[in-house]
Amino acid sequence: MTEEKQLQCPMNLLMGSIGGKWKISLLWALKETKRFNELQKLFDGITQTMLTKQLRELERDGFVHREVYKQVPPKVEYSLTDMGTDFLPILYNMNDWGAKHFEELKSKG
Amino acid sequence: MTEEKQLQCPMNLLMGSIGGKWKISLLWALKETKRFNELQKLFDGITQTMLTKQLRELERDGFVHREVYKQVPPKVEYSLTDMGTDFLPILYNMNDWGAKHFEELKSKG
DNA sequence: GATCATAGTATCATAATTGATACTATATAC
DNA sequence: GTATATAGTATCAATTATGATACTATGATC
Repeated sequence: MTEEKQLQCPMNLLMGSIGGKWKISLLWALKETKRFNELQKLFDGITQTMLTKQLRELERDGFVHREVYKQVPPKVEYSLTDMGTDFLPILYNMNDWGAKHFEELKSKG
Repeated sequence: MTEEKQLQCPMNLLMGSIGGKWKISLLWALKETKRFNELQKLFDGITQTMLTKQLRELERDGFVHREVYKQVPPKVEYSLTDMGTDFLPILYNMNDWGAKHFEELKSKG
């Protein structure tokens, strides 16, 4: 769609921020603050490169806060910003929805 | 993530179905039944090929119903299935959320 | 001074998505 | 009999997204 249409539609704007392959699942995982390491273990199909990229994008888009501790070895914690936290209820709804239609989804996809 | 982890998590299962670039916006557009043609005009950055593909996947995954009318020129209508309709409230929430955070989203992304 | 742990970055390769273009089918209107 | 409209399909190219692998930095520990 055109730049203009995209800007005018809240849904498309939102999708521009959280439309990536891992984004929604990442936000979901970050309902509790997590270290880079923990996320990597949780998403064991994601590479470091991808994880870093997705997290940085979510940070840039204002959903995720990145807290670097001056330690060695490094410690970096990821958590939801206010805006990200405000999105949580929708994620809960989605999770509930997924649970409700679990069998149906499994049989098709 | 592994096949198993994916299957066990409702969120990831759901994302597998509606995680594509256009899927959520398409479902949103289909809150009212639409013809192929109308969708194409609405998403004026999508090619026929892509639109067909995404619609077929949504159909396969049980979100969208495809009704073919035996006419010439052809007429095909797309609408939400019961499952798709059940997902609508979440889409409304997302749209509201997007409207609420419109400026914030625009300034970042 | 070698090793470990963490959170990366850099580079290149591969896979997936998207796009461009041309083509098909056919009842109806001209 | 030619053009038109709709909803596609087929084929190939270009662009993005994703992945694999190797590498970096450094204080603490052995």
